Amino acid sequence: MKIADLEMTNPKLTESKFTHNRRDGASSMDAGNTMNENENAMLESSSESITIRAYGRLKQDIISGKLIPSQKLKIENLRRVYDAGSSPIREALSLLTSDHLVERIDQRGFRVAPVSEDEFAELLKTRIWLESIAVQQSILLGSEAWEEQVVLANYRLSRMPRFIAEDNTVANPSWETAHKHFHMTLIAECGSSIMLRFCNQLYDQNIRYRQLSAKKAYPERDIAEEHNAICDAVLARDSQKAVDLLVCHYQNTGDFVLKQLPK
Amino acid sequence: MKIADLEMTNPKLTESKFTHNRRDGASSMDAGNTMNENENAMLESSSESITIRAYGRLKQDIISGKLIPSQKLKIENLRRVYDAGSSPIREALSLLTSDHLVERIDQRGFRVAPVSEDEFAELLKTRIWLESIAVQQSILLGSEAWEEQVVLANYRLSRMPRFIAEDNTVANPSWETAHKHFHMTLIAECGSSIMLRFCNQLYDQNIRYRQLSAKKAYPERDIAEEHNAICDAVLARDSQKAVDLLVCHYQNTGDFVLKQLPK
DNA sequence: AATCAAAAAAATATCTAGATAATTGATAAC
DNA sequence: GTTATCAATTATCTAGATATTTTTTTGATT
Repeated sequence: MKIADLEMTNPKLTESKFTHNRRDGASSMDAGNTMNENENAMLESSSESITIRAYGRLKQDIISGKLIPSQKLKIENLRRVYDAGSSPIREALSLLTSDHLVERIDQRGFRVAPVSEDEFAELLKTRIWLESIAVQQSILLGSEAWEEQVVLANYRLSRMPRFIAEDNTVANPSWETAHKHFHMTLIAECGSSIMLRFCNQLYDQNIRYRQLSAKKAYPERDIAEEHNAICDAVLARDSQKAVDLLVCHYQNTGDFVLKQLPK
Repeated sequence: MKIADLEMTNPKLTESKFTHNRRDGASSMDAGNTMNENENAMLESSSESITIRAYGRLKQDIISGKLIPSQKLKIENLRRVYDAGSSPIREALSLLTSDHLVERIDQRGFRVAPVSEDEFAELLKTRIWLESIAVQQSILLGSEAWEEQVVLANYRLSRMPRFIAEDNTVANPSWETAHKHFHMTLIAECGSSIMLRFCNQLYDQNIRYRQLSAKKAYPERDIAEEHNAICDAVLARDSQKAVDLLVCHYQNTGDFVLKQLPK
């Protein structure tokens, strides 16, 4: 058979039906989502494949730290836990490989991506490089509608309690979602969806580190105030200031996480 | 079963046995490789899984343009062409998703990632952003050994004929490999393997566009001279000049490819 | 006849269960 | 100790079953 014969029907696909790497109907901002199975089922009924269901659950469990870094992911066990056959499980793990949350070693299976201080340092550094460019570009190119989205994202974040428990030990998942949304909005109009993909991926990897670092004793910094300052600089289209504040924001959080990281 | 039970043996994995997302024993610089099955078999014997074999071949066929952008990839046909069952094929396609060479739509299968002028423009822009930072960092941090690697990579590239045929119509695959190696070496010591991963991915995506653009009428520019100039600036640790030359190099090639892209 | 919607049929993607192959760990021989 | 061999575990693969999407057919309506 010739390669040209691979596609024997439908030589033209309607462009509107496809977008890049959709894994399900949801947006890529789903990492911090709080929907449980039932809510999901109500929204999507049975339309989601087992692979995607497993993908979503595994991703959550890795980011949240339920699955320990470097832990071997044995297909047989995953099958039982996530209630699926081995093909969907393998496929879900293969997809998670793109997010660098799972590592695949040929003939030797999968494991949760390991963590290290070095990698965290790289992560932080790289995020700062990329988001600095992206926020500068957004400030340069962003529309008025974008400005409004920034304001809105910041407002919604500010109304969200950071913790659920009184003693600041249990993070609020909705805050996580809103926080990610705020930061992604800041760079949303940088003009490169590729860049946004990278930043999104780095953000998720970063959350995992945050979750892994001590669950207690969160920083005393007034994070809401930092967000307000960034927001103001962005709205004033003060590129330099925005970058400085953003870098500082990330550096502070990063230093804190690094200190708390189980050695 | 509890999640903690997932890993019941091997609580500690020897770190040396794992590195991030290895898909096979080869380096990630394999995109332009010219090894055929037999050569590969000689090097690796039968140790490569069917999945990885299919992954490598599919990747080559997509980058080289044999598989047309937006083409639907039907499992049944791929099974016949690449001589494998559906599970390995699906897994290979899922892995290719990370490289953004294949697109997955839940319940609707896979297709070759589409191309567009817009995406190419984004690709070029993003590469320039990322590689500019990376080369600056390399110049800042690079060791003497790195300088030597740059010299060597440039030398090897310079000795390589760009085309196989006399009429400049057939690109030399070894040149492609050496070219990629040169550009990756320039940024190799930027201090972030994450950044290198991104650049590597963008480079591969970019090659595909180059392959897709008209096979004939390659630019008249003296590309070897451009490489020499970049090399010199890097060795002189002249960050600004190196970036300028690199950006110019990419921009020129990009403009050419864009013009040739089948509309 | 042309248009549309519903239903049926075909094609295709996805999944399961069990077979095969590779790796790992234990044991034995040196 | 070190290497070779065997057993157990686990990853990978195949073949066919099931579910979903896509295409075709049918039939009613204008």
